[in-house]
Amino acid sequence: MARLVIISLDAVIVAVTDDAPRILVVGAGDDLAAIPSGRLETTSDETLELGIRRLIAEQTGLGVGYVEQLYTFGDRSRRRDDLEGRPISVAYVALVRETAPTEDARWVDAYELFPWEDHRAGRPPMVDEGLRPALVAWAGDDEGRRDRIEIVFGDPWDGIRVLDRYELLYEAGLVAEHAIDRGLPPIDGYGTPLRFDHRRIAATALGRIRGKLTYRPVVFELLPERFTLLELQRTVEALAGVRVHKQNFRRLVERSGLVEGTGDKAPSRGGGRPAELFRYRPEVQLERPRPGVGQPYR
Amino acid sequence: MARLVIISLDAVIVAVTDDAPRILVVGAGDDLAAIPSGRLETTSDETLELGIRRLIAEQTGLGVGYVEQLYTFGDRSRRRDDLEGRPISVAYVALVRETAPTEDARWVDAYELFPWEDHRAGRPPMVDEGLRPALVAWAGDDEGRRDRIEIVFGDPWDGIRVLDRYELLYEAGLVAEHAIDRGLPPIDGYGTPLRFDHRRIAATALGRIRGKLTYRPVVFELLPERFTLLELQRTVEALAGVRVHKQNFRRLVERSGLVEGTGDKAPSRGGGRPAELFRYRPEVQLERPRPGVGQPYR
DNA sequence: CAAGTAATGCTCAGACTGAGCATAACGGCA
DNA sequence: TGCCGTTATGCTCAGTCTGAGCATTACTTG
Repeated sequence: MARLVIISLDAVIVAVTDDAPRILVVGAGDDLAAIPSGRLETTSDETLELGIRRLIAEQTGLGVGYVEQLYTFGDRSRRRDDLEGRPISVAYVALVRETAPTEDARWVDAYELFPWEDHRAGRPPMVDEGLRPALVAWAGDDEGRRDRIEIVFGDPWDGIRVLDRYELLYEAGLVAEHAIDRGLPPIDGYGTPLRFDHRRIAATALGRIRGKLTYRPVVFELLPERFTLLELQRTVEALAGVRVHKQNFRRLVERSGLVEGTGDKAPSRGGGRPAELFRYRPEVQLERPRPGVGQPYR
Repeated sequence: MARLVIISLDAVIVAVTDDAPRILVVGAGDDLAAIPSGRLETTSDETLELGIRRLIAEQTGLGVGYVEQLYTFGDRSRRRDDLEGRPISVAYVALVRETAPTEDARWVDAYELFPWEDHRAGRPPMVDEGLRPALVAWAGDDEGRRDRIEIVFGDPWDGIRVLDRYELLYEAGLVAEHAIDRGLPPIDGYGTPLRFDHRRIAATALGRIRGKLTYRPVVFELLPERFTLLELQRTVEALAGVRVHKQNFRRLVERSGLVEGTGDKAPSRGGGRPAELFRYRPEVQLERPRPGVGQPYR
């Protein structure tokens, strides 16, 4: 007697537009928004990746290029009333150049979900004024908790630890999902909640992308064929959540061989010297071991 | 009518002994060895991680500390005759200090599985004398294939790309599993094969560990409480598959705050000045963003 | 044409890296 | 005991990389 298992596929679809990292969500109405997801067609989806591509196409009308498996979520506590059996979700991230999705889907700024993650204008005041104190109160005398708070929200801020931070907030009951999952009266937690554990999945995705940025040329999946160095910089900054030093960023990127100038200029927007248009140089992968956009901080 | 899905959990259990990275395998007899794996108990395994821990304990008698989810494999082609339904495997890596496992399990050197990955004595001759030529012959005029070969086996060797290399060899039919999976007469491919797609899973694990080495203090999971800097170095080298410059490695590790001296000396083995014993300093996580053992190459 | 705004160039000091040379501390042995 | 082989540790040095700024160039706008 086979116990019932349901495999669902979840997609965190990411784009960067207007210097903001955006995540595609569907549905809503009165309910919370959710990321595109659906069941694996065990007989027709040849691979999990093909399954997620089918699903994305069906639900959003988008054709995505880069797709990467993220994580598999399978806690028993994830059981949902609308589904029988134990839900196992295999989550993926997809990177796209932003385009209009079909009616039901829409883009939301990732920093609406994770306002504490955007350090482009410096460490957000909410971290030290809201989050930290609330977390510390929750930690009480627990050394382990205090250390975790210090590690993930403390001073040398590690952009990559998006998931750790979300999970800490969840445990501490500071995000709406905590109460929702327990059937408690809704609280007004930090950031915009998503349905089920979708915000946790999105956090995993953002962390993954931030990490990969530095050693794989993933940004270019989000940029048009030709772009200026400032556009590249803004895209990196949007994802990394930190500002970088312009001249140094340029130096790094140019020297790394990641891009090459096209000789053409972009029309200057609102005055200023027009910038040269660059394009990604895939050959860089043959030349250097881990080509990525390093981050000259500050 | 729910389509049948079977969730299995696979564990790549890694230890380093005698300067060799080892992976635990079970079973065998006439058959190929396999890594520990079994079914998720959908009703009693509260989380996937608890499931894998139960399984490891059952099959190997080992209690593991560090466990991390690796990847989920779900190609339809993985269907096996002994199981009905579509097999989905969630694979994990576990790091342990080597100890004797129960009867049925035994340790194998990871570089028996991936002989081309051990560059501690320089690039193995087999790469340029055996693998490259065979791959190039397979690639023929295909530009894409030639580029992939160049990227993963070419000169700036990227230790992290273990999986890419294995997959390329698989596609090219240079590992035994390729023929086995197709029911063809067995060939004598490179490295020791494992059952099913377990060698692919092991490759994923080795790549993951290599990557993590540099930004998370994972090596210490494999070392005893107190160790000399040379032991630490050898362990890192065993996993990374490259040698590092001794004095520089020491400088890096000491300055990073990852370890602290205990004041005690290890008994000198076979003459030579006795080395000081060090211990891991967990506080480093509070001080620096990505504490790991960088790799001062060569 | 002057002012304002970006894009690009260039410099400089300090930190980090890759390589080696030099010295210290043991065990074994003549 | 004193020399030798062996490994641990210290230290130096040049070359490179990074973080910060200052300076110049090329457009748009009023």
